[in-house]
Amino acid sequence: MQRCTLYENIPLCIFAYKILPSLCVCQNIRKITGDTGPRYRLILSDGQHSLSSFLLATQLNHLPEDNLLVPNCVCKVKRTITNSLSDGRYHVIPFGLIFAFFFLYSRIVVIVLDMEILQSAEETGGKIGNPTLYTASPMKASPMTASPMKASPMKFSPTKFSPTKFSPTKFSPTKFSPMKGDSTSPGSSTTVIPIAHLNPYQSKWTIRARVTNKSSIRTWSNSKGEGKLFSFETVDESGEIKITAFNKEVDRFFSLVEQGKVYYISKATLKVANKQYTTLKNDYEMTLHAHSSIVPCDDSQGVPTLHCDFVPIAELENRDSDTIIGKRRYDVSRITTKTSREVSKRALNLIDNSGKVVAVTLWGEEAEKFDGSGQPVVAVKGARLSDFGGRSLSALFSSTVMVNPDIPEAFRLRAWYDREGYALDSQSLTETRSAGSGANMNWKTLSDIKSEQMGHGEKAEYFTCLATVVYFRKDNCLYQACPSADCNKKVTDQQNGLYRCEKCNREFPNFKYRLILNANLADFGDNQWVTCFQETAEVLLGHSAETLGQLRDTDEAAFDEVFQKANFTTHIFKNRAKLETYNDECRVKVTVMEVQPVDHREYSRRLLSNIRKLAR
DNA sequence: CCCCCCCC
Repeated sequence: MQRCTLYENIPLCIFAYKILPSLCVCQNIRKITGDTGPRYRLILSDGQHSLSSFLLATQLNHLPEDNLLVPNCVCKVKRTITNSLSDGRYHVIPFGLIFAFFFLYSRIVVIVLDMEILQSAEETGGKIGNPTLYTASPMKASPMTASPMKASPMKFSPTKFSPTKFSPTKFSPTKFSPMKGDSTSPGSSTTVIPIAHLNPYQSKWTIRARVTNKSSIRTWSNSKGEGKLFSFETVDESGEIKITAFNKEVDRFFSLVEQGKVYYISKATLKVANKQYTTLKNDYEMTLHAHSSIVPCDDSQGVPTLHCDFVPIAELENRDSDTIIGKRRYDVSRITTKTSREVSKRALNLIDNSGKVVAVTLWGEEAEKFDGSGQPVVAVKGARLSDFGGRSLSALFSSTVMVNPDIPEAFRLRAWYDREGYALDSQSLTETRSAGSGANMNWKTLSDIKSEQMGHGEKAEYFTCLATVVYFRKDNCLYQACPSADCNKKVTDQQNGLYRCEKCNREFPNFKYRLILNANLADFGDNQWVTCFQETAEVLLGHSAETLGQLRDTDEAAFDEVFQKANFTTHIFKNRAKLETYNDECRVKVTVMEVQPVDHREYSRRLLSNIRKLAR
């Protein structure tokens, strides 16, 4: 039986076609007067080709009517539905494959259900490129088109396609949640006094303060004994103070005390703060004891959220290092964990409207919990400025990292970033070895590989690209490898329950599965075969080699499903190109070194830059 | 009464 799935078919017929970026230039727009009111027909282009099959969904009519969607603006198409006039059915197909779909059916209408205008016509400064109308014929000659691939009766099953991967930014909730529904009553009848007035010589007091930084529970054990503690920092309009709870007080107060909330606090011991360990501006600190009281306060009126003295990133260059500063910014993240001491760390690259980028490192639990999705605005208070790698910041235990804080500065920064900051080729104060979005990325489009003869030199050439997987060669992607730790050599099945490794010159009762996966990547201009070894293949497929091996042996349908799910996913690929000789023939071999997720903003930014490049 | 703030 010849089983032919959609995913096996499609890639073959689109090899010669390009992926349409969801970021497009609106080349033209025309009003159509219909029975049911006006409709707008669009011609969208990628800078090189254009297609006129787009119809704006009526709920988006305000875009042209408000002169937002106009010729030469750059827009991001977020959701579409495609109707091939031949069968009259609607299909949710990946937007990128519309060229291929167009080729198959030649008469299609793509209804744009959701789109966003990223740059106005004024900002783009007129026409981008010299796009020609895309016709339903192969874009360029390619060995693949020679294969007798008929695009005929393909059964498109709409459900198999997932809608666009690039959903709008989801903001993670702010660390400071609004204070609602708390019971309120000052614990004692003593007067509320400002934190700045606290001293060890006065015991009848209550403060009303907001928790700005709460630690986790820590244990200690030393010559003086052992125990557990947690501490938190509080602020009111007069100042700030650190409060520590030990042992029994940990049990009483740990869950009550929440970051960002306001409490009445009374009857605690004041002692002189050791300045060596704190960055707070207070000569004293507080220790809770058996009679201490902490009562939630509903009315946070007048209690500041946090004293922030924002410094532009660009100014960090001129500050003394090893100082602890208050700072704000913004940005992207990538996790890099585990050192010799098994500490999690995460480096964030922050950018602000000074146009400069700086790296800040988060540690431990904070590094693990941080959610950088949607490129949130981040405010960092009290990070240490160090000279590492030029200039960088390190978050201390006493630092506060706020995600999307509810403050005007954050809104301004958000607006700035979404409008223009994202596209900035910003300079980092921190030398980035494997930067997320900066230097050393050597961004290329797939067509650059050929046109620049990449990898033809003596040395291997490294580059990064944004591409969509359009085909996996899943046959022979798994092999049985030598089970010894550092040997990945293929073993021979002796058919007697033993597997022989020639390299180790030994027979083993078992083997491990390893992956060598060939994939065809596409961007809007070209295709490229690449090889993914173990780790990168596991990332692309979302499963370990071991799991895949088991699946292939036990549940072939599930095994296929893994590939179908991974197909048409878009990633940032960091690659190595090197000329290799195979059967007396020289060709460039591209090996994927790293696969990274692509954030929709990064995606837009790359595509905008690619469109401009194409148009040149 | 803790007090660790690391790494490339």
